[in-house]
Amino acid sequence: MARISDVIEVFLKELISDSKNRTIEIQRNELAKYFDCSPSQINYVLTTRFDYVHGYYIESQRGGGGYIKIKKLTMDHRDGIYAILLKEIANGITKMKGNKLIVSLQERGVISEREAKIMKAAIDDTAIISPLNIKDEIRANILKNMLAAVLG
Amino acid sequence: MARISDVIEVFLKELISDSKNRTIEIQRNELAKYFDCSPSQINYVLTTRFDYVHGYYIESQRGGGGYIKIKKLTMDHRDGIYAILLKEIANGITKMKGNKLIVSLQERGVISEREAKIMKAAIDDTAIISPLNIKDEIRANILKNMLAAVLG
DNA sequence: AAATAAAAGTCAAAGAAGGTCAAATTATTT
DNA sequence: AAATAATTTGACCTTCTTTGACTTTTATTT
Repeated sequence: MARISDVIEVFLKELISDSKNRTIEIQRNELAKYFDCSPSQINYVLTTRFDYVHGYYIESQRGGGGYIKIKKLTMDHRDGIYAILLKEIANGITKMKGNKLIVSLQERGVISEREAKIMKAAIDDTAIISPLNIKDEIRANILKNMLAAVLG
Repeated sequence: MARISDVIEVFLKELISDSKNRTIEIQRNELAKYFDCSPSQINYVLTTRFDYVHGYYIESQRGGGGYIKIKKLTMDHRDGIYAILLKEIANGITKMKGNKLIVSLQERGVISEREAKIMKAAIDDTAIISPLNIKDEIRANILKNMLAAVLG
């Protein structure tokens, strides 16, 4: 049941939304002790849920008095995201990657939940019946077209 | 002799009708163990009886703490539209017809302007690179998938 | 300045799910 | 009875999470 990673994710997001400046500072080992998990688990959560694509920025310092600072990017940090996404999609993208990308846009509030649903449905494997080798290419085209419709 | 697939189908449908939100979350291996069948049997039941044509929507997650979520689509007042769409789109639809359909849905207030834009972008010819003869079929699939996502 | 302590980072292996596909079997139609 | 369709099974695949040993960086003591 409930993955510890998800619990930590929710915890951090709550901290952030309660904070001034959408920025928090944590200590990795403290947090790990609090959730009774290994310290590297914290890194796992950060890299899978708080990276740039998800709309967060991270800064850290080692050594005594070290910390990890997590900052939630706002919309004005968003310009450029479109170009980055296009590059990421390039000439082909798997369904998994595409889905993650869509979720990250939703999390940033760029698209609504319904819009995310529509996009996911559009790039689903069941829809794109074609030889495997060009499936990802078609998916990439569809995704790029949809993004252009909303962001472009 | 009751087919195990039918038994599982009934079981799941009961769970759903007992649930809040017409949504349930199961674990594939648990369920398979419970019915003493192979895990892939569960997938078989899902793909043959719980796809969007049957009015269901499925979401899943692998890895530790993984699950399968089954949601029954609500078709309330849009019920008629849903049926018409399935029949009208059927196994193939041209870009022209698809666009008209989308516009009419927008006019009826079933989807927003942005959603219409996204959908049109998804079924555009520039996205679907494939032999002409199956182009309309792929387009139909994409469109059906998207509509099912919205009606859910 | 060197040694020590106190952080955080990395990476790979193990574990925990769910997914796919095709062969074998069983039911249903013709 | 033969042909076709639906179901069952199992071997193998992919994704995601957890854990832990080892590394690197920085601050504090000696």
